[in-house]
Amino acid sequence: MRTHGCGELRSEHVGQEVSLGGWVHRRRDLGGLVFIDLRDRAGIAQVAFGPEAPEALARAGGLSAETVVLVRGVVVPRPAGQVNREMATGEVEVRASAVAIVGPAAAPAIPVGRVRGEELAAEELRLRHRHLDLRRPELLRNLELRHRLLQRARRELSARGFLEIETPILGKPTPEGARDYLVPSRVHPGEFYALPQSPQIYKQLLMVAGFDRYFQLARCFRDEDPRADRQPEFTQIDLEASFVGPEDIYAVTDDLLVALWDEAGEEVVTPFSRMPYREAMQRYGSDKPDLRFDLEIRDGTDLVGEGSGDFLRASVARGERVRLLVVPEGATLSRKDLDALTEEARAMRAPGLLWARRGPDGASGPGAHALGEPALAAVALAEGDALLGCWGVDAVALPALGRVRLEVIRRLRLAPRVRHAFVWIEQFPMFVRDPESGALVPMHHPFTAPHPDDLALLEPDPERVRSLHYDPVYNGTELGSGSIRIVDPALQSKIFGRLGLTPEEAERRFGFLLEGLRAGAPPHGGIALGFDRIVMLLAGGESLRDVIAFPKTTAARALFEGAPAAVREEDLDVLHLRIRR
RNA sequence: GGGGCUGUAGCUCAGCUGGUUAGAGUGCCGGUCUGUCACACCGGAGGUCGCGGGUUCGAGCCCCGUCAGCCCCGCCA
Repeated sequence: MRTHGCGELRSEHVGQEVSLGGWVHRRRDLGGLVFIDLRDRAGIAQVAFGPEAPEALARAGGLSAETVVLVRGVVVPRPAGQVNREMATGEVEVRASAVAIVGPAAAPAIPVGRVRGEELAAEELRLRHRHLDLRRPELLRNLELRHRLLQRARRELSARGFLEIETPILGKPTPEGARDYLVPSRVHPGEFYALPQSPQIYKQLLMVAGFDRYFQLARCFRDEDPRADRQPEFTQIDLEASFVGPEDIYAVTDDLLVALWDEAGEEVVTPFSRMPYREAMQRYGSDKPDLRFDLEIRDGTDLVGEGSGDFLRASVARGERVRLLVVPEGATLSRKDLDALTEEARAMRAPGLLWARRGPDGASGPGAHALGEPALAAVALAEGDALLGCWGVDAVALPALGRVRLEVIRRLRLAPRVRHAFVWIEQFPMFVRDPESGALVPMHHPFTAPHPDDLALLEPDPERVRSLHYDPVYNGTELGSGSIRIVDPALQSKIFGRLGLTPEEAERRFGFLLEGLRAGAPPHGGIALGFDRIVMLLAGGESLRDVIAFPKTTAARALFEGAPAAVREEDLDVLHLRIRR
């Protein structure tokens, strides 16, 4: 039906008879002359209807937006002075001889062919009318990029000997970790499958089986509240390899990320830098520090003294710490800015934010009084600078100040030091203590190998044990997470014990993994990269919803189809389910 | 589970201190128009002010509740 894509037409096509198919993007009707911007996946071309084809002209005059038409005509150069430099096809137009309406369209509920400066419709409406929103060239480009990145990841990993292997979507529920999406079994009353949160155990079993190198573009499901950067269903580039240590995984991941960035036209240098978790927390208040900016947190605990405020001295006396952020040129932060920064700190459960500004007449602000002049001098607070600080236990003060740091960077529009700041965060703690129950929980997952240097600490001081868990971080975004796994079944059982699982529970929940380990397991490890997030970063998007064809809302609904939805009583009966009200 | 922001015409928004008949741009419908590209010009239709309740002589505006979308905290092994 078509000879060309609309967006392909150039001067070289002048004189050719072409057939185009596409959507009416906009129409300009001058009476005896009608112009149509015709849009397809390739782009937009202008079609001109004149008196030499009266039937086509008449039909063109009645075309409404988003109607699908087939057009036949000749490519001609635009008259002198009529070239549109803003269009890729702007040097030519198609002089139509015939037009056929093949897909009449109702007036679109949300605008597709927007005029310059026209706002997007509300996201709720764009999600409800997703088929229309997807017609926008921006979303088309995002999904094209997504496609290219998927293909590139496959090619790169395949070329390195990784085998793409699919693992089950219907698996076994796991009570720990994220909430599972459950699927009731019709055949087995009262029993359920779970959608995979990740293919973790399957890929370890593949290593046990000797597959050596595995990867998968894996769909994963977690029944937790979504965020701008989190969807209930998402895609991971999941990989695992045998006879490897962390360095091997870093190397293949570095290569893969460089390739993906290259696919998006970005040049990146390797190897990526490394930073221990502890250092990242102390210097940047985050386990995913944005290293494009220098601004660093420092320890101000020792600066609290005689002249400091009572609440600070009391905090330090309790063994807590004071963390400070000196912001060069930060005195331009307005009172409104500082109030907003205080809110950021409070949102992270900090009791408040210390702040001080040094002007020509000296330092002012509540933080100046609370800390005292000697402390300000000790951090070399210069005229024009600001000082921000949080006090309390590090587990609260550091993340709070880390978030304040990012907000300061945003508000002051600080210039990044580099365009791409990749870093591997490593030496994560093996366990963290659940503040509510007091129980030890794995920081990553229970199959993560402890750091060999810390094995002796497992019994006496588990919270000090580091693990072979590593996260690649890019410009303040966690790209993924991985680890070297436990292969010694005895050690794995011991870890389960440390996590409070009885041997019977461990066997019941993870028996198939333990059995695998007992069957002869090679040392292995791997990583899972958040593919949607990578696409979002490379597409320059603000939200995952801009790089997923059919995303869910923050309430995990699919507005276009209306999922989730109630089902009929008889469908529940088949599944042996009853709704409790 | 908690906090914040938003909800007015198909779409994007304005709507003063609570006051008569809720406006604009765009889209839509009708008309004029042979070089437009945000076409221009003339005319017209179009409203459950998210929903429910309350206060008031009177509510788009105030109060309570609720729903939806978005952002954040918790949560995300």
